[in-house]
Amino acid sequence: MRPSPAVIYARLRNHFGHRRWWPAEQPFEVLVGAVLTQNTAWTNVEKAIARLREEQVLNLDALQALPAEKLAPLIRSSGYYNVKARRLRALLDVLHADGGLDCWQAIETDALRRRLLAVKGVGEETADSILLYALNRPVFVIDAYTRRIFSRLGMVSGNEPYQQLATWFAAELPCELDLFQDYHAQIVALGNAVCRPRPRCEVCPLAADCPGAGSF
DNA sequence: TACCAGGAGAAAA
DNA sequence: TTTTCTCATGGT
Repeated sequence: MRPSPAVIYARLRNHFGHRRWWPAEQPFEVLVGAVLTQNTAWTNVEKAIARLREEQVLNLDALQALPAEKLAPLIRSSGYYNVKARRLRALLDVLHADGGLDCWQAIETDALRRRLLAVKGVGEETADSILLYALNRPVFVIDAYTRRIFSRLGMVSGNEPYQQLATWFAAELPCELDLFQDYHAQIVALGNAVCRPRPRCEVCPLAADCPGAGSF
């Protein structure tokens, strides 16, 4: 019998422990990291964030005041640095105009999601990562690991539209912030431990649930 | 050396 | 409407 998302979560949590994670010290860093990690390994993002901290611009006022051409070299290690400099600037311009994260906290989740998605360079995954980890809203983040892992388990095809997958997960789980934060963290932990740099089914806590274990 | 990573938008079909 | 291309560094 195929396990439910709730059962998969229980197995992951039992294996990795409670994580409820985003590797950032402040909500503002989550926002920056969410843009910089687009199609990029987190290790490269860490270097860029460290550089921003080193330059003392890892805050809204300083970063928003930095032109894209000066920002780009600072985030070079995260790849796509010209594109990401423009995307980050666009997001920070909106955040600054709105009055900062505290003001965003006063906006209802669906309206805030639409506000984020209206920013050029912010797609559904980036918007939901910001909502979940910077603004503590219970939304389910769908990323490449989620699609890969759950399609490998035979629970989804992996090609479904983002919102279809997010709605399915949300319907299968209690709507709890801690659960959604920790579930995504578990998926990333599994992805990093098992899927990269090469598949390691022998250490996968879900191997018994996987119809094609050994050929991830 | 070649491939891939926690995407997104624009262009082409 | 769907598919393909582009953006780019760093690790393996």
